Amino acid sequence: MEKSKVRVRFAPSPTGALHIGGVRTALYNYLFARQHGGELIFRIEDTDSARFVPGAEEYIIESFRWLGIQFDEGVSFGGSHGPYRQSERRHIYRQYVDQLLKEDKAYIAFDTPQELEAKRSEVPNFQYDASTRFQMRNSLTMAPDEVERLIAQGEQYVVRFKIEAGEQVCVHDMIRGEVVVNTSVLDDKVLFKSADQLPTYHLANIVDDHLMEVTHVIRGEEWLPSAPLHVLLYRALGWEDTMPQFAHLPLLLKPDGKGKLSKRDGDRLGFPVFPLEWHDPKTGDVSRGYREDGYLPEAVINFLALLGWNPGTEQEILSLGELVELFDITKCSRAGAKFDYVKGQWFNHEYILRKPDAELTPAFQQILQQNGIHVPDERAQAVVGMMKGRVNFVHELWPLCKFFFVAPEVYDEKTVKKRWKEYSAQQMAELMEVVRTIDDFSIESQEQEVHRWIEAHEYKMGDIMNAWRLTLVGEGKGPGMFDITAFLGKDETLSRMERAIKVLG
RNA sequence: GGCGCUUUCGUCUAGCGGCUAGGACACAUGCCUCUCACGCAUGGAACACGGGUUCGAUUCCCGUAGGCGCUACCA
Repeated sequence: MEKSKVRVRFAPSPTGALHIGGVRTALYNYLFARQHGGELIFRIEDTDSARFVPGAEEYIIESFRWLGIQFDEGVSFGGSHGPYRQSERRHIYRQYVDQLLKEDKAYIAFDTPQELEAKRSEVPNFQYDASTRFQMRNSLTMAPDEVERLIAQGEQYVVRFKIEAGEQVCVHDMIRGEVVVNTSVLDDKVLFKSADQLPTYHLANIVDDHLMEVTHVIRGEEWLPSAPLHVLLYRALGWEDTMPQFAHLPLLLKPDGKGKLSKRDGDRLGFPVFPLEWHDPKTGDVSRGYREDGYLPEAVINFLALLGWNPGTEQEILSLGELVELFDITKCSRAGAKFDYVKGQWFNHEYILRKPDAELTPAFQQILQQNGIHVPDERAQAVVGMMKGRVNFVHELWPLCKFFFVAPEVYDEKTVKKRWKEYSAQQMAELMEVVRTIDDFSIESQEQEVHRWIEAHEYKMGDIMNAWRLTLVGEGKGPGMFDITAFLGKDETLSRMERAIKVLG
């Protein structure tokens, strides 16, 4: 049997920023497409004109650009199956709506939202389905000429999918196996609204996936309950033989408490839920983004990939290329995963460790400049090299590294108490003389000279080093002493020591 | 309420009938050391419960309970 080329799609609604769960769905689609030599489509599902948010589409595209997830066709990427924006495909959907109507697989309903709401409040668990549709105002209960008259009058209507009761529908899911649902629990879903002349998600989705020759639908678990409906639609349209395979991914849950991950959780717990910073045009709210928070895109990808899937080995640091090779959609977890953002921070730490210092330097330079520090790249890079191992984010370097660029003004009280002995001033004064005589100010040479002096006077290494550190840093932290002095240079070292002796006595 | 999905350390997970139930994050301790980190080592920590099937169940089946989702003229 000839296998058709794998084609998958990521199809968000432009209703706001891209949620991190959506990013993971897109990532899994990307991995699946790449490992099968297939194609990834970017489609915009904007069939709900009321919820459209300007800028959302651009935001989503920019997010994937930053993350390094590349699409092969779709909105802004071109391709031969366009247009890729559903609002531009009205004319296409209309013909399939008419086809279903003509074949008696769908019907026209005039019930207003108010009427439906009234019905729902008066009848408990009301459902518009095979058992109730004959009590409603639709083309099944009204005379054909009456229907035509109402339409001609401009009465608003919807087209509903006619689902007959009592049939078992089987959905094969690549992750969950067979899922069987009885059509009796399904309602006659609205497929099309006359008000905006647009289909609803369900119809648009099936028509587009068919026309765009999508072979695998990989989406969030929230779609699982409507998957049987989708199967029925493929059948009704006569496309069952080319129906795509389904895979429903587990959801991302709140790190604490209950329910699915929301934007509020990020605000509350202090982590981003959006890839990029998002400025809501309606509320004016600004939400933080992974990019702006200092995450490396590779770290975000790696973290997300392992939330719901793993290679079955003990390797956790995986490049995009390795993920493409190892990913297996059938090995995804089935239960929702609490969003462990602390582990996300650890991934960033690991990627900072592995990243060449030179590539981290621009970000650090930016932080330095925000703090009024202007130094050549070599200086900034030297500090990055010394200190990057101790942070999760580049911006965390500043408080740890400030002393490299700004002499301490105050000396940490606790450290002074512990490290500045009554004889420290005297020793530091002597050390200044030693430092003055060192011509080669390299780490090795200084170390040699200072150690020789310490040994000659039988001083305690700890006494000297800790007091010295206090004079240069202002507290008892930081990298090796000679790394610090070599960076500061002889003049700055001496001047800091002199001031400390004066202040601390 | 109805329907569906789901259930291994605090968290993410490995396991696909017989294991001292493995790894990672987080936490604790120790080592390293001129300090603080990093790093390294060690430790505590889990099969939701009840029935079956089987010589044997974390693993297969059925219940129960918990969790999650859907239940719109939203996606």
